[in-house]
Amino acid sequence: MKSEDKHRKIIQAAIKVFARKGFYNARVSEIAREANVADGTIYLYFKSKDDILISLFEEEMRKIINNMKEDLAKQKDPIEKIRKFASNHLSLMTRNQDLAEVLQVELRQSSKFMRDYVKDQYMEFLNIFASIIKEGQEQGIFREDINTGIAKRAFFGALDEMGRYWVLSTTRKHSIAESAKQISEIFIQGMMKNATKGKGKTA
Amino acid sequence: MKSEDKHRKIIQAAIKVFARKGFYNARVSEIAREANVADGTIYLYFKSKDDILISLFEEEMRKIINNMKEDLAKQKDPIEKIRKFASNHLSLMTRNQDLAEVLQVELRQSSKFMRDYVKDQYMEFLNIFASIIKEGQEQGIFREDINTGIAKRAFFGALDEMGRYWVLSTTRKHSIAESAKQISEIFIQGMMKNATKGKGKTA
Amino acid sequence: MKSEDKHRKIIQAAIKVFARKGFYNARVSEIAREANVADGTIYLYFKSKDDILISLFEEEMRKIINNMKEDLAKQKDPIEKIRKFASNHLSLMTRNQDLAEVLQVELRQSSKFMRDYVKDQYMEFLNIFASIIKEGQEQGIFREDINTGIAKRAFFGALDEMGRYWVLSTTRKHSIAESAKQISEIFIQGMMKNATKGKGKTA
Amino acid sequence: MKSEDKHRKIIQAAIKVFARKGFYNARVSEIAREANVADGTIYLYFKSKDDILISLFEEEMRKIINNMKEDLAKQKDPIEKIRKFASNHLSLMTRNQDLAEVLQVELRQSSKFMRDYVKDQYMEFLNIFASIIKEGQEQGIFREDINTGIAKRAFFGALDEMGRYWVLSTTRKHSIAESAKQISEIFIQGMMKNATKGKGKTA
DNA sequence: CATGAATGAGTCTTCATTCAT
DNA sequence: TATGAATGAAGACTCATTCAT
Repeated sequence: MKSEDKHRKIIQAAIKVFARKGFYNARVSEIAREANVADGTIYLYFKSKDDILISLFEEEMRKIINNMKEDLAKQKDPIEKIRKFASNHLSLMTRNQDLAEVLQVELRQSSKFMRDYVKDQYMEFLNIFASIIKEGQEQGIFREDINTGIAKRAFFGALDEMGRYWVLSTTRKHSIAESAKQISEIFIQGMMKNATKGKGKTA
Repeated sequence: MKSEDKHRKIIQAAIKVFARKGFYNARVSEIAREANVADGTIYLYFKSKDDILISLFEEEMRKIINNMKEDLAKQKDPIEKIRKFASNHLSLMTRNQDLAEVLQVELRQSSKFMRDYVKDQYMEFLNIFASIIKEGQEQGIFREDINTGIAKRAFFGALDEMGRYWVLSTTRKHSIAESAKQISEIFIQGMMKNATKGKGKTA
Repeated sequence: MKSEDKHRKIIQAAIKVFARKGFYNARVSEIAREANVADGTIYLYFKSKDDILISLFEEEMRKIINNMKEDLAKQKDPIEKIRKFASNHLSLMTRNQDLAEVLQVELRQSSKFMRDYVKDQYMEFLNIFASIIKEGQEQGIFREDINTGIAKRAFFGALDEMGRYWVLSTTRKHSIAESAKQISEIFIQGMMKNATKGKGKTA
Repeated sequence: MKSEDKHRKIIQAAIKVFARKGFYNARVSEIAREANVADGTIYLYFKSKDDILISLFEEEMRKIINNMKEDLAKQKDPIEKIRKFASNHLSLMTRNQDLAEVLQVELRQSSKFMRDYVKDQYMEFLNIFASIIKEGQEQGIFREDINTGIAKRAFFGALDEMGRYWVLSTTRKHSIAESAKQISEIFIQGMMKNATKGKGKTA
């Protein structure tokens, strides 16, 4: 329990520092200071600086995935699910900007090195969206020729780029809600079989 | 001229090494070796390691932008332009994977630090797509409520994520051409006013 | 008594660990684990890691010296005493290899630092041999020109080097008994006045 | 040539510092300062701190062995060779005390770790003495039952212990020359077939 | 212009020691 | 007494950058 706390405290500190400086420019001693522990204490909980980043990814991605799955379970309509997916994912940026920045920036950065560690969860996350499309296809809502392997990446990339803009932007012209709506409506209409605009509440 | 050559040789070497190791794990001495120059020579052409990356971005992005603009100038139809945009951008990955990897991975990585240097060209690139949408809106093809600021990022993000997958993937299930087609059709149909599927040659 | 036990337990553990890793590469925590006590407990019995080594030397050397003196007290003949000295000292290696290794290797290593702490007992040990020579000189057996200060070190060094070989060697071509015999016979004959080979049982 | 110089300069500095502090307490930065080079320069010439010690051993032992072989080549008589061996080896201590201390103290210290690196030359050195004995046995001077494997170690150990005393002692009661003489005469007489004292010049 | 040997600031990590429980 | 989590000082090593040639 106490030990769990310190583990979390260090992860939280790391998120802050990585977001502020980036992984390579972050100093272990700075994470320690931010976590209010001694430098050496870090190494009681993590094998190395790399290990902090990896653990951070695994743990936070797990939460994000679980949170998304829970959130979507409440919706039945694939179209509503897509809307929910977009707003959920983008609102994460609002709620936890530091984490968003780390996931956005650092996840990409060490791709080759890190992808081994987060690939599974990254895929699991993408496949949530793939399932929605498949569902929509089975229900005759979405076109059969939509390739889920491509569409899931396109949708995630669209949201991600928008999130990146939002996190890094200082002006923030577009609200998160509006962004989520625009992107989901483009994809919904873009994938639909008949050319009716996305049904249900459009806002 | 001779001087120009060496500048290029170093940039080319840096693209290779950054792609292979990532910016932070790349050694200046390794770039020098790859470029067949002495370590010190690098500093006759660039102020610092950072400066190599910045110059690399500016020069290569300039080429990409010009190439894209030229390519699109041949098309009149906004819908065809979108298709062209997607295939042009994605085929870049095929033609120059190392550069793609650097732009994909490293551009993101140092976002805050780098954004100052590449923001303008990044925006210029995005705005090419924004102009296409606007054109389409003016021609009554695309919905008026499409926010070009959001849509341009969504489209770019979708292509980029797909490109990242393609660059980093070892299996590459989805062909570049198919990916470009799927993504552009989703966006075209997703943004269209009336519900006709994208006209013109769909495949 | 209980306290005495723990002191010993730690010394014994230290002997094992120092033998295995060497003083500098031994970890206090490893000694603690080997002794089945907590890290902090070590510091209830010893001032520092150095202090463990010093205490170890003092206590074990005391035992060795007393044991040697006792053993030699049974012999009257200086020549027999030399033989006994050699076999006693070398057989120590067989009986307690870990201790032998620590004394052999670590004693030397920290010479300057340690000499202050073990010098007295080291000298006492050497002087046991010096006394034997003196005895032999007084009995007219050994040459008068033998310098006991030199001879005692030469004899000790000869045994020690042989012991080191035996402890570190994996093949061990020469038996401890044969080594003791060869060395003592060389010294006996080498120091004798008249040229009779060492009298008494030569084997 | 220039590079050779710096290599030597660092080795010489290391000998001084290792002698003064011992290997583990020596700081790489101190070696650098002693050698008048920057810390990083050390690593242009040696892979690691360990590598400095290993290189030092290999190079200096090579010199010692060659010097000894040369020196002995001038002598024909095995008995004179033993006298020469002793005086040569011990006078090394006088001439290069720092080196002697490093070889004496540090060679022993990291025995298991280091023996792999110096074993061959250590054996080569020991075998010089073994050859002398064998020669003497062939000439009928030394007893046949002298085991050269044991005697070479005994002789080396005797000299070494005496050398250690001389290097570490502050009072130095026994002169190097006298020590060499005493030890060689004990071994010569101790190994001789007939019991005549060492013939030839006893001094 | 070109070289590449030299520099030395900078950081992760280890581990003897402490101390609250 | 005993514990073992926490401490933080210390050091080997790296590598971007410089500069004498």
